[in-house]
Amino acid sequence: MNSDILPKQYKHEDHEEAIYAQWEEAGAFTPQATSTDPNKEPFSILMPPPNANASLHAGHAMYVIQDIMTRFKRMQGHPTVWFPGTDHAGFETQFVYEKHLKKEKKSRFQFDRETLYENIFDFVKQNSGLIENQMRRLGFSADWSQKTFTLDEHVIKTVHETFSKLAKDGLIYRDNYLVNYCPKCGTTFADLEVTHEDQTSPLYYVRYRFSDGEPRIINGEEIMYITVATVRPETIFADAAVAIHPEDPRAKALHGEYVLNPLTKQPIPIIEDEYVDPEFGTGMLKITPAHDPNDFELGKKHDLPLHVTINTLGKIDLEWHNPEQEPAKGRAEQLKTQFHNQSIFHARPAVVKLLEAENSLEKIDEKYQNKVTVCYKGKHTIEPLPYPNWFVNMEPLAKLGLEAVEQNKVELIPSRFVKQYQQWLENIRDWPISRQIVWGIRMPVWYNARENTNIFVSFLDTNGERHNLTLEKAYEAGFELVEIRAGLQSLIAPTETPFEISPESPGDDFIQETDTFDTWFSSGQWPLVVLKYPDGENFQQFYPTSLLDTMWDILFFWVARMIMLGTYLTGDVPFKHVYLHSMVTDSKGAKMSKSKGNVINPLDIVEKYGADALRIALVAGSAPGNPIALSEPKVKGYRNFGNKIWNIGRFIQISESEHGRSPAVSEVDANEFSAEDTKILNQLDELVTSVTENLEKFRFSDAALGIYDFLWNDFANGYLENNKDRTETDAYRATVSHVYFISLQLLHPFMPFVTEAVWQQLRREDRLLITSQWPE
RNA sequence: GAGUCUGUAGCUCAGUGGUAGAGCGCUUCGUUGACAUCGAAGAGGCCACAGGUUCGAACCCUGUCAGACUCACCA
Repeated sequence: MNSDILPKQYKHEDHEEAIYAQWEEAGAFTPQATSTDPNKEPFSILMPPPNANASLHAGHAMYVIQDIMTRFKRMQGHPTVWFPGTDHAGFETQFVYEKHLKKEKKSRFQFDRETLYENIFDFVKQNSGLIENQMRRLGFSADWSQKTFTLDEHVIKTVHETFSKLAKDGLIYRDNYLVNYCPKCGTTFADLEVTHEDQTSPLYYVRYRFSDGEPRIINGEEIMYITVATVRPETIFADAAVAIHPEDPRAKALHGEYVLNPLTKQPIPIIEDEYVDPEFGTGMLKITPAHDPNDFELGKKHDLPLHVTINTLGKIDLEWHNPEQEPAKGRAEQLKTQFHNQSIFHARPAVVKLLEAENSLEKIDEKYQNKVTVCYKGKHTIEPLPYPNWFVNMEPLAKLGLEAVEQNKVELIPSRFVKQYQQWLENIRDWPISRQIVWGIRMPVWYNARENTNIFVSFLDTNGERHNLTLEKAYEAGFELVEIRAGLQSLIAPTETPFEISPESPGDDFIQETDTFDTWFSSGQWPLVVLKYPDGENFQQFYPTSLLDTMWDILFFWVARMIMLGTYLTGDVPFKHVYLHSMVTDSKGAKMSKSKGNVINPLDIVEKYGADALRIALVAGSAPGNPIALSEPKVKGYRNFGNKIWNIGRFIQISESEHGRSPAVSEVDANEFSAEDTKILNQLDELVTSVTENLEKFRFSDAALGIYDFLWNDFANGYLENNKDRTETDAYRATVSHVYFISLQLLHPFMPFVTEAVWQQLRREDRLLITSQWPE
């Protein structure tokens, strides 16, 4: 069919697109492509779903691991599928969308939640499909006819059912627990989503005077006050006590005493607790249960009141709801005028100024080193504050997760991650699964809006005006429930509010929770939603899946949760092996980041050197769990390798054009083979064995380098060069042809395009290389 | 504070107790027919350091130094 001799160079841009189209037309990516033997074990991989509105980055290029395994298993004749999909990426996407809104001088508060949701959906749709096409360019043989998006109807249904089951099993609870709240992002974060950053902050030494104004004698000295060190003087409004270590020599003299809160001038008790480090600061610790996680625990233990004085907007809130806690009349007015509704960033210097003016500030240590908690996304300072949130009790789930790995039902590769995994699960805290954003799966929870009028709502009325108030006040102001629901932005129901779990409204008087599920709650069910648990055919055939490949940074976020939720729901682990692939770095081993300006776009590399070169460059010389440096010289080297493959083909083609088609090895008398023929054929057999074994054991680098070394050194530079005087013998021609075509098959998972291109140019059979039978 | 990983050629890194490896780079030579995106030859290593186990250690154990990471976190 092709009598022309191949050009001297392999030009990837002339082949890749056409070959990919050929594969798709042939249905090569479906599980029916090669499965002639129904007894062969199904093989499946779930693609970690990229963000639906994302563009391909170097990390996605590492999914080549998945494509290699998929192609390998497909050629071995297993019913094979690589399931693709995309994630709505709740907070991430809303964050991007809000930046987009900001450019248009708009804010999310101008929209009711339904409209905002629709707008984000449209925004995401504009970019959807982009990453899929980019993955095609890398040659990924995923079954695109079976895509899942985490907001598909059946996904939402499954997520609802999982939540409902967890609730039935008593694993869901609401709590006013102190959460990591980011006032800038407007939502709660899980512990995993915040980090601690070093910083130098002033440490303020603040005087708390005795409530009766009388001096006390401590260690023979008359004192009028005690001194407490703090980096957050603006939280003094919410102080509920001062604590001292019980063994502290001063403790006895201070037992049962009260001091005045230096801001509110209200008396607060001095309590004793071993939590306090007598060596630190002044040995006295102010207790602010509403705004510090440790103090929250101490507050519970000592039954201290919870004063919330920082609100969800990051502003000082000096409405005292409990009259008993309200400061003296004049003082309350003064503080309100000065601080109410002030941003906490401005409040701090203002509070310091007031303390100074009232002689309550002893000194400032300007060089104090501490750590501040920030959100992972914008690095905004996190405000710990009480906020009604939904939690999953992780204890029973963590147990399932630990068992799965400890009993080797799930193998982590490399195994050193087992320790990290265990450490995390053994110390796990309950999982807050609710987020105060609209872009996500809304919780199927309903409150009776007639009976629970203390629910706080934010909504736009029919004129587009925004209201923040309780339902009770809203009804009083003449708003109908219908109008509130239509314009609803968010609601906060007190933790004790009764609720019903249902996908649909239980009645006219009900209002739905506005919180959405944490993205990881839905993606944590990825194996179930992709395979359509519990009744889907794919679930029956492919669960548990064979391999999960992802980067180690989401081992806790995603992998652990899939193992836990999968096992919890089905009784079986969702996958048998977890391969934690390399992080792709720049050529110097530095993490790629926009701010460093060292980001390499994999598509630029594909453009320049071809997908094959990029693919094998990412795999050869890399080890799981270790970084892999992506350098242009390396890719160029493998581009040259592709050209070498091409030219071996060209060499065979030229030879065949002179001497006719090469015979098969079986067609040649065994006696005609020279020692060198036999040697290279034996080496090939060994290569087949070692590549197969390496792939079975996920040793991708060894497999790739083995083929590379054999083809270039043993075969091309050795055998072919040394036997150029025998080009007319059948034994030689049969050997060359045999070695070459088997090698192409071995190399195909790594470099699918060039191998398929020469395979089709030289073979006189219709079968595509992608669906040819793996050599044994 | 607890834990993990890494340290091998100039660079980037594989390495599975048995003679130290690859790619790139470097030096010298070679273009008439598969390929210059090529070929031939070569230089370059106390495998971080110090002990130990072993017939034998880059590999296993202990410690030290250096770098990276994970988790937790005290005002």
